[in-house]
Amino acid sequence: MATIIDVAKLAGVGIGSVSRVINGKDSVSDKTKLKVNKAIKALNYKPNQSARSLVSKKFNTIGIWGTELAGTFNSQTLRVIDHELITHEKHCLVTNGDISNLENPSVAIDSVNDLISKGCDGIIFWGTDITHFDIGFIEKYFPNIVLLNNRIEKFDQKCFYFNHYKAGYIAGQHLVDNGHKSIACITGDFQTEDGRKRHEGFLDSMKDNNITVPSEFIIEGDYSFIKGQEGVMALLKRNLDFTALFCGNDQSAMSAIATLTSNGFNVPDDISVFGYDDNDIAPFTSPPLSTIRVPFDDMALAAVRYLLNTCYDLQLSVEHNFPVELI
Amino acid sequence: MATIIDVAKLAGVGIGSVSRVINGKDSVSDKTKLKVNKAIKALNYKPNQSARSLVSKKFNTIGIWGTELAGTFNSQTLRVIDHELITHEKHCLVTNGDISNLENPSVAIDSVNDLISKGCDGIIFWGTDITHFDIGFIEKYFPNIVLLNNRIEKFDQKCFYFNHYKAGYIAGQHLVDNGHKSIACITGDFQTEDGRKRHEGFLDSMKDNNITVPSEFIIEGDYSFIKGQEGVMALLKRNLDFTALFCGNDQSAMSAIATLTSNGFNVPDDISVFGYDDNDIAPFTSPPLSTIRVPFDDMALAAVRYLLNTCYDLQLSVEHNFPVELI
DNA sequence: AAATTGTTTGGAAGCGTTTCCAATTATATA
DNA sequence: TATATAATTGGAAACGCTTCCAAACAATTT
Repeated sequence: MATIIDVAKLAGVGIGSVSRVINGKDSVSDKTKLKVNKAIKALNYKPNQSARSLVSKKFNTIGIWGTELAGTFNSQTLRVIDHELITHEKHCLVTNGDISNLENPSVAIDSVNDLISKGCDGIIFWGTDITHFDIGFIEKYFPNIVLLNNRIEKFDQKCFYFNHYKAGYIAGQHLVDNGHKSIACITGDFQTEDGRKRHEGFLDSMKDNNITVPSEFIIEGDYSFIKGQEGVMALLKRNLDFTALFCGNDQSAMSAIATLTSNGFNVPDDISVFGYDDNDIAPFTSPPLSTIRVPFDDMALAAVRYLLNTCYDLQLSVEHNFPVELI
Repeated sequence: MATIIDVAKLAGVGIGSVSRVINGKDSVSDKTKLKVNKAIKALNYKPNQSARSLVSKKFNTIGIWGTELAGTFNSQTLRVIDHELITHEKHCLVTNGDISNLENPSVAIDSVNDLISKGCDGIIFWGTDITHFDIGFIEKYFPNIVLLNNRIEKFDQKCFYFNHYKAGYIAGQHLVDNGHKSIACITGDFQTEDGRKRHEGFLDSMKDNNITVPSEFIIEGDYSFIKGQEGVMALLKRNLDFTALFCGNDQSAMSAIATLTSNGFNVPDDISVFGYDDNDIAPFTSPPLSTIRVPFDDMALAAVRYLLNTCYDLQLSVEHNFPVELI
């Protein structure tokens, strides 16, 4: 591999000039610029990133920490992030932050430290699996962070989240507006904040419409296909009368529809099913799913741009408001 | 940030000893080992990876290049890869290899070079979007590569692929065994090799059973939800008589089922639908989808292990055979 | 006790950059 | 033309590590 010295020699200039040409800052005469670029081409020279990082303390890399990487739609979001990074000639270091052994509280911090020491200029924390305490701890010595689909009041500027409470409320209101009075739920995962929030919003919309939702109408879910199926089976077993089913996400909604259909119900004539997320599955269930669009991609884009701005002194426009939309 | 010099000073030893303790090779007396570890803890010392890489020319990072990152199940596979890397204290650098402007053939190579110069010890090429020519070119100066779900005879050892031909054949045979004589197709993407292969296998199974599949029974698909829908609409419009539908993947199968149902057909009584991939959706369509299990996770694990072995002199066991299985 | 062998140690050199400063060259002004 | 100012340049120093080598020390043999 050719080094900067080889380039300097071939071009007949000093290494400083080569460096200046590569980095495009400080003034260089057109003549040297030409000579250097020619030499770079001739030697197929690529700057050694380790050496660069060692002295500049910049890595041109953004880390993504998350336990939600595996999911139906998250890979699309990852793609959005990566694409934006590539646009600005940055890279994307991913780690799943596998916190399977939660009894050991330092595991999350350890994996983040790993990410940092490997060389990130900033980190996107994706999802709510990291504790507020850990975030607070990390932010102290590594402030270039951003939270995606998570909110911590203290770091509001660094958070890119969706108003799940409002969305849940709107979904409930929509069902009521369509004449439903008896509504069952297969909720999101109450372990996650957004799962709790959307359910809260939904319940409040019911309350405001003077509709009570008995607890046996509510099945706590976990966003999985299987829970949609199990949830419906449980509801049917209880022999309840409901005309609508509000699901915590589109995946459970999809399998709920399938299970209802298999059991002789007509969706939506007998029972309406309402989803959440606006997955790419949503338009292709039968019937097409009514759902709440959660603009994950927009949120991710804003988050990564915010981070690019803070890490590399850019001035990209950053959206902080993500409206609720019914599909 | 504390450096190795700080640690050496605090421990009262030379920097060489600290380095030896950190890397666990060469002999160090227990006494110094103890002193050094104590100092490391006290200073919360983390070795600077850039400096390490600069001298050792190892990055402890594996790059993943692919255009298939966005997909329903690929994120799960990514998780598998990342998990294996973490187990061996390696990292995972991802790039989407966006080859949107294919008219410029160097784009793929450019993005790979980017990945290399950023610092990878090896690269996983995911999918068939990279040309054989490009792979050949890259392999010459960067031999630590592995191909996932792709096959190039020349590099057979480095390829981790599935026998899509055989799988297509088995799927066809299965349908015939179940009494189907008139079978329609919404194929996979013929742009991709595996899409072509599985269709080939399917057609050959038909031929061996003396069944002809007229061309109007075949719709070229692209793995998308929307194509499943459009494909079914097209088939219905043609007013064909078929009792089974073989789809190029589970996503198009799913939306095909939904579209058939919406149009008054009973699946599977009127028409059987057969998928491909064994997505996590598959068990939750109505009825549960018959499909071919493609062991992406196993393949990915084998691929990453092979790469770990070659990059870091490990001896992990590596599977090269991935059987076809009907679900 | 001396000589031999083996183990452990400290620290200089070098990895390939960027940054800084002093030196040189070019340009503008008097 | 001489002088002041600005633009450009080369290369030493530094970044934090690993590796190597010679030196120091320990254990064993004679």
